[in-house]
Amino acid sequence: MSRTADAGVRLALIETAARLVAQEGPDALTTRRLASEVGTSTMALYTHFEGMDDLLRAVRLEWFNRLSNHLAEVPQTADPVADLAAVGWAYFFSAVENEHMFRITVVEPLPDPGVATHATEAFGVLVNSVQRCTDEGRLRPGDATARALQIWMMGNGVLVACTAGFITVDDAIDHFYEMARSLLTTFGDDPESAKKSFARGRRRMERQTKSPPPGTPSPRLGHIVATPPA
Amino acid sequence: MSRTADAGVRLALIETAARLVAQEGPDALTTRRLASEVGTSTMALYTHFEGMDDLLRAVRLEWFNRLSNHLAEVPQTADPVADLAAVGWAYFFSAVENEHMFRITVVEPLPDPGVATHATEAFGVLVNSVQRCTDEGRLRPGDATARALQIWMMGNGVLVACTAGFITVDDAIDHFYEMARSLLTTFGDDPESAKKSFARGRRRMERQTKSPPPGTPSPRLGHIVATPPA
DNA sequence: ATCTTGCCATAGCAACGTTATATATCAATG
DNA sequence: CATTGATATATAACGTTGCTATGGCAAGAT
Repeated sequence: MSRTADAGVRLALIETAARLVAQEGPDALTTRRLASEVGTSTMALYTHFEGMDDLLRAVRLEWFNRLSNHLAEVPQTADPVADLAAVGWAYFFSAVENEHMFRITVVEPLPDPGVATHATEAFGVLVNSVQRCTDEGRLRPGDATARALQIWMMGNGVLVACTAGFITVDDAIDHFYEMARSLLTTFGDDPESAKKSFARGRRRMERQTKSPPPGTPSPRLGHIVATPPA
Repeated sequence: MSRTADAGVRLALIETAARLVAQEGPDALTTRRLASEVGTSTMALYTHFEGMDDLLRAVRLEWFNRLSNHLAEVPQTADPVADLAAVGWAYFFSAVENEHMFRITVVEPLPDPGVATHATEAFGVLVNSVQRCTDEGRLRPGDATARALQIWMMGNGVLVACTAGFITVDDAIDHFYEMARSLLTTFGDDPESAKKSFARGRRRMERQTKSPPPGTPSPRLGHIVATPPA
């Protein structure tokens, strides 16, 4: 009928599905709702994808791409630990502000053989940031991938507790801060230096994202999702 | 028709629902399947509960009770850090062996005003274990609840990565081990003492659970669920 | 000009959670 | 003992879900 986008129904499906999941949660993503929003029929889903799960996989993949870009935008300075902290905060807040996306990508992903490559791309930003800390002498030599993995899992634990409602966002920020410093110290950084660098990275993060005073009651949705797809 | 249990249809519903979720995942818990297994009609759900979500809340509550008992069974020795490690391992393996229960209780719980009291009971075991470490001089003075919370979130982060398929169970065990030691060291324990105590607690855990060689490919389900309800 | 191919709308199916209605069972009461 | 009231259950149905079968339409190829 309306034929909203002659070329790119597939992209419209991914984009609309991502928006529905991000803004209203996974339950809002139904075949008929999706078709209605895109301006087509439910059949479009099955001509362009194998089904709802397949579409969700595409949404997750798209989200990993945006996350990679988002994390890669964090600038590198002379303080690699502050940079690492900034990457950590960028990840943390993107998860808080898009908790539904966080859940379908990290917490309860569908089985997907091809996810490793795209998740690795975003994860690689973190690994590189850790590697820089080692290269520049802040951390004692060690496996950057394993260290990045531990940082990532630690942050996810805090994020799960936060998004599941066990702790507030403010408490999550504090614990994330302390636990990350604990790990960095274990990796060899001087406790005081880690403290200063983490405070630096946190300040940078707060300065960059215009106005997220840590007391935001409800997370702002669509922060990253609002950016146009590649 | 069959009238399997004259008194206790409500308990049968909880038990059967718990079994279905634990053994086959949340998708296996449907009204008709549940009614079929219990030997009644779908109406039983709505006479004894307000609906499926309400039943799931009861299942989660029952699970918290069993988890409390399970953790409280960990014996206390002269080494409080080894005891804490043993509690951590008990929690870790109960989550791995009953990952569906872990998810509906910790990762994606339903909104429930009364959950705090029952979750707190299980969480209290961990807090007390941390408090003992402080009381006996292994950790510097500090908030035991906050420290227990950090240990809990850290473990959940590893468990989520494990149950979501990002890392293997064996890797999860190693990372859990290292990250917990990192936190304990930050809390003031001597790194070498922490290492020894954690090895001790881990050995105790492996000795107690008859035969879970860390290379178990598929988690053994129904470990805790198999215990009869109180 | 006909055939083929790909995309989409309509309609429908099985299964889901939930509800309405009617029947059965049992305690209490006259 | 008979009757009433309440509770629990079985049957059937409703609205919605993901998904599929079918038919038609438009464009490219021969």
